Amino acid sequence: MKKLALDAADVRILSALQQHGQLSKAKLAEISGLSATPCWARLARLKAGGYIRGYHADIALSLLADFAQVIVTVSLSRHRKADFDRFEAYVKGRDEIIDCIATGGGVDYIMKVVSPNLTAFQDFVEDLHVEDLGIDRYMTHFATRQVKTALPNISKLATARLK
Amino acid sequence: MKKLALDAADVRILSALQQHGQLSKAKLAEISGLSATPCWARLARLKAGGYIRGYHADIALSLLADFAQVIVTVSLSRHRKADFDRFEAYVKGRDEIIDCIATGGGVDYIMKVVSPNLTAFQDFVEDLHVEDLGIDRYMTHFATRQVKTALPNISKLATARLK
DNA sequence: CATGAAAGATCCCGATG
DNA sequence: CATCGGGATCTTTCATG
Repeated sequence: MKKLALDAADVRILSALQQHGQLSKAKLAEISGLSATPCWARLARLKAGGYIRGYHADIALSLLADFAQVIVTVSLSRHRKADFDRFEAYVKGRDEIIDCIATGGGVDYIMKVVSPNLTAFQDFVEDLHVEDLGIDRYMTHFATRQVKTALPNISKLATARLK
Repeated sequence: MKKLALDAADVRILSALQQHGQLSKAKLAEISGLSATPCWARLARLKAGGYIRGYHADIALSLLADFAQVIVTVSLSRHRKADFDRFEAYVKGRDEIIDCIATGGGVDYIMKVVSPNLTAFQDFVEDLHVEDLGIDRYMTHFATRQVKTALPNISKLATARLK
């Protein structure tokens, strides 16, 4: 996907939708300082350019059910491409894993796992062993409390390159 | 906020909106297996009950700008309530920190930091030192690649308690 | 819960300055 | 870029079974 040239108004549109995904086109236009028609055209362009990956409701999980949130760090015993591919394919297939990054240093992967309860998480870890994923070492860090959740600051990130 | 009694249709509504935050009420009703009117009533109830915290567009950050994503683990040198409060207040005030959990064991906090670039992240770490937050040890893990991002599976989490 | 209906708002897009 | 217009669609609510 080729990157488009974005100006400040485009960034305002994206930022507004990031914070309020159900804004009407009229209010979106107002916030972004444009009138409805050009705002609509920009939005269409941004969507077509892949800048908007989707819209999601933020659901209060804690009201729905108890659950355990765990950060798991993983180091593989070997570092061939096939080892990474096998592990990552497994990660993508488990919906308990809601976030996974690759990293350098002594740790290869850091992921966030959400399970309905502790025994479900233990089953998850058990599966990691059984599946022969080439894991050398792993560490688990149970979340006792969610201190903060926030959205990335789009305007700051998009503006930084101009400095 | 008192928890409501939710049935399977409520969970389907929440799950559908989690995945497609801009669904029209008509399609939402269809997906959740209801007709429009009762679906609308349930949605109003869920919203009033705090089950829907908001709606957000998922923006393709990587198209907007280069940025560095870092997992930072922190241990405080003392563990009085005031020490936790001070650190957490700081965390809440920094918009580079998009996620922070408290955890047990040798690590007190694990957070995800998004900076426009490496030097901005170094400045961030510098601030951590300067601010006298009572940090004993910290470790940084730079993300080299985003392997996976997914939404928590609402229906699985909400159903698990029934088993 | 389902159906049907109706006023009002919104959406999409084209025309024009 | 802004304003205006209008047909299609969606939203919200109410009455009825």
